[in-house]
Amino acid sequence: MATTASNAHPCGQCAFYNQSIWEPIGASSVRSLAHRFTRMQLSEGQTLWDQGTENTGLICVSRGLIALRRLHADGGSTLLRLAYPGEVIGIRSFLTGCEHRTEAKALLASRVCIVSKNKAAQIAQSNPGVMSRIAVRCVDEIDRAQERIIATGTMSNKAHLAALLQRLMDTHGKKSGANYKMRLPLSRSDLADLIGVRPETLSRIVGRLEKSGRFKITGRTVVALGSGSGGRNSDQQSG
Amino acid sequence: MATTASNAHPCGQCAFYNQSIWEPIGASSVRSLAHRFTRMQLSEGQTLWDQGTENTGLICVSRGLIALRRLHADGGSTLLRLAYPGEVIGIRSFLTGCEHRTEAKALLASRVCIVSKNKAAQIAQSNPGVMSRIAVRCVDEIDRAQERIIATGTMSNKAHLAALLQRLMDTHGKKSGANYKMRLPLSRSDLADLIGVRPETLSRIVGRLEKSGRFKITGRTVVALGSGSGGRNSDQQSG
DNA sequence: GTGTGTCATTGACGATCGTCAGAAAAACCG
DNA sequence: CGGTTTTTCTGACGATCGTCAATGACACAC
Repeated sequence: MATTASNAHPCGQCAFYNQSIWEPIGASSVRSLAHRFTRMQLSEGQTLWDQGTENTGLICVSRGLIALRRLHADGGSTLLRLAYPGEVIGIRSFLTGCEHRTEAKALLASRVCIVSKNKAAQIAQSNPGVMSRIAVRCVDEIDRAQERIIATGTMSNKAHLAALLQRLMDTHGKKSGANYKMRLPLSRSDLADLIGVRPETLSRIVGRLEKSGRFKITGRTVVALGSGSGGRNSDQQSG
Repeated sequence: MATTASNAHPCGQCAFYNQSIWEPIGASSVRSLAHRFTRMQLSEGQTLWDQGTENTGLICVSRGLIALRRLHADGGSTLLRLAYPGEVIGIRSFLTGCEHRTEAKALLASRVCIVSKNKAAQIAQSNPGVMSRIAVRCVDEIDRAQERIIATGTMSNKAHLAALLQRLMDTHGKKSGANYKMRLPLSRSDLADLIGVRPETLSRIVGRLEKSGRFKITGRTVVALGSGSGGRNSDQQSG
């Protein structure tokens, strides 16, 4: 599949090559792209960028999980997005030229691939295919945000939490006998953020959810009890 | 300012020309763009497109106000966006090629300018400047959605409603003595949607808000009482 | 082991919300 | 104008939430 020749596409070895925003670049750009292509390892909890700093380029998550949080003046914060491998972050500040409006932190040990701002701009502004893929990534984020808005207004908090845990389980869960099991990559506070309630309330919702029988939650360990099919979904609608 | 020559930019007469996504097109494309450029009048309540239908092109709101709603399987709906003059709608389905995931309806008598799907695609795919502007419009929508998510989780519903009314007043309000006055373009049900509560609850929040003294609300008439400065903002944070 | 700090849970209480049902007001139509 | 429909408001009640405060669980350093 992937070659290691010096003129090979730097994303060629990436599992997400087909969806890469850089996939459409012409052969002439490959070498220069490869030249400004940086990989970076992040340990759990490490900050990728701080809110208010300048954009340094377009960043593709290669491994792990990145959290984008908006910090408020009153000291609080809101978890706005979880970026999984294959997703591109920093598009907002890249396209607008403004500072980062979020903070980016690794929730798990992660690896990211960075294309410097200038090089990315040079390529994107001369290649509509690349720019188009960037725009599609924006649309993906619009979809995520709108689904979240709809979920908040439509579902009960308990159902919303169940849907969230199921989505996380689909991504992070491992089969464990008849059940699925995962280690939550999120603190209670982050979970509360995603549902839109206070941490104390989340704790109570967790309790209620456990009593309904679909999940067993102890600390950061969550088990989805497979009653019949294996716990795909039952009372939520997600995208 | 604007010329009526046949090779003039069709958006040249538009008040939003400078921000138009078509502004970067080269002279060669101007004529063909003008050729597929359609204006359309919408009366209050008229539907621009239905959820689930095919995208017909990129649509710029020229006058009035368009509401984008997501209709749910259970018969309910969620008001996702208010599109004001200068804004472009239909980007999502245009870029992805999927069906419309929302319904578009005029809340006020409106006028929209439509560039057909094929022509828009032809131009955007050969002009990174145009594609870049489309992407920036997507970023704008991401910002709006995220601000809404943050507002929902951060403010009380009463403060949220106050912020919403103030934003609407900034756009629709007319000076009336020492106060500002407007006719709400939204039903109570739509207001409730935007805040994330049921209509009955909204009615009570309106009552509480009136008692706090900043607004006087009767039917669809809202008056912002200018105590001192003229009622710009006082207890909310918006984008 | 003990102390320390962070994170998570629990309890209590008042405020707010969702729901159901009915009344009132407004808009619509002939 | 009267009759009809739609929208909005009000009341009552149980469920849920936010807040404050205290407790419990856990990791880590010494």
